[in-house]
Amino acid sequence: MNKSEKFDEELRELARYAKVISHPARLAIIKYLANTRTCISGDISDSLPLGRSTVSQHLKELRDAGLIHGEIDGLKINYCLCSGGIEKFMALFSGFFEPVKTNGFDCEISHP
Amino acid sequence: MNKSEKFDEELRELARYAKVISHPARLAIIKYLANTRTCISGDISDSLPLGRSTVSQHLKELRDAGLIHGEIDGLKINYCLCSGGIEKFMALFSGFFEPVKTNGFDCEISHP
DNA sequence: TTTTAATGTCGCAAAAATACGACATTATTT
DNA sequence: AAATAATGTCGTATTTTTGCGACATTAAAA
Repeated sequence: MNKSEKFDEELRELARYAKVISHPARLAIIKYLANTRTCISGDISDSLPLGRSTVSQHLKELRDAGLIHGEIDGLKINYCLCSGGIEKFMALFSGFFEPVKTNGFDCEISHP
Repeated sequence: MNKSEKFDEELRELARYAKVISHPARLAIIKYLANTRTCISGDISDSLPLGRSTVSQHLKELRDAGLIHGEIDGLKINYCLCSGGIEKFMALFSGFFEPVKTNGFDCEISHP
């Protein structure tokens, strides 16, 4: 029932990135890493209202998207943001929306 | 089981916008409207690999997010992009990621 | 006024995402 | 070598998303 293969790769790629940041927990992780520069996984789940294994899964999604990276340090893992992945995402986002923005209209009210 | 109320409103709002654009069909609709400036719902579903009622639901999500607007014109509905909504989203996005970008590291390879 | 046309909405089925406990893995410590 | 500690992974229940056909609504046409 998944018809998303029918769409352009450009759209699918941007949609994939968007999905990654479409959960507040993953945004919170990104924000946390931006503030602490680098940290371990345990630290992160302590600061979130979620269980450790759940946070671990969110970390995996961020990793798979190339937005973060985990460096093994003994028993712990130091996570950090990947500027490359983030810049790619931002470029993709801007590349799509900058042209779009100029074609909008004024329409605050009314929802048919 | 939904714990997303536990997160900051800033994160939840950005996550909501991200979710709206996290499907290629909705991105395709945005792109289509940006190209044609204004058009009717039928035109849109003709150019997508989805049924009409499905497209109608995607349109509703874009409307609810304030990204598009539909003006009733007799039996048809002219859809257009709302620059306001799009700019708000872009501002939110940049406001979150611009600061984040400067705190990233170089990490292309390796996924623990 | 009946018919036709263009959309929206509802209800359901299938799929995907989310959350978490239990277990697996790996590296220190003792 | 055994115990401990930090993390990842699996199984699974719950929720959310997706897609579509059937029906509802509204406006133009005949």
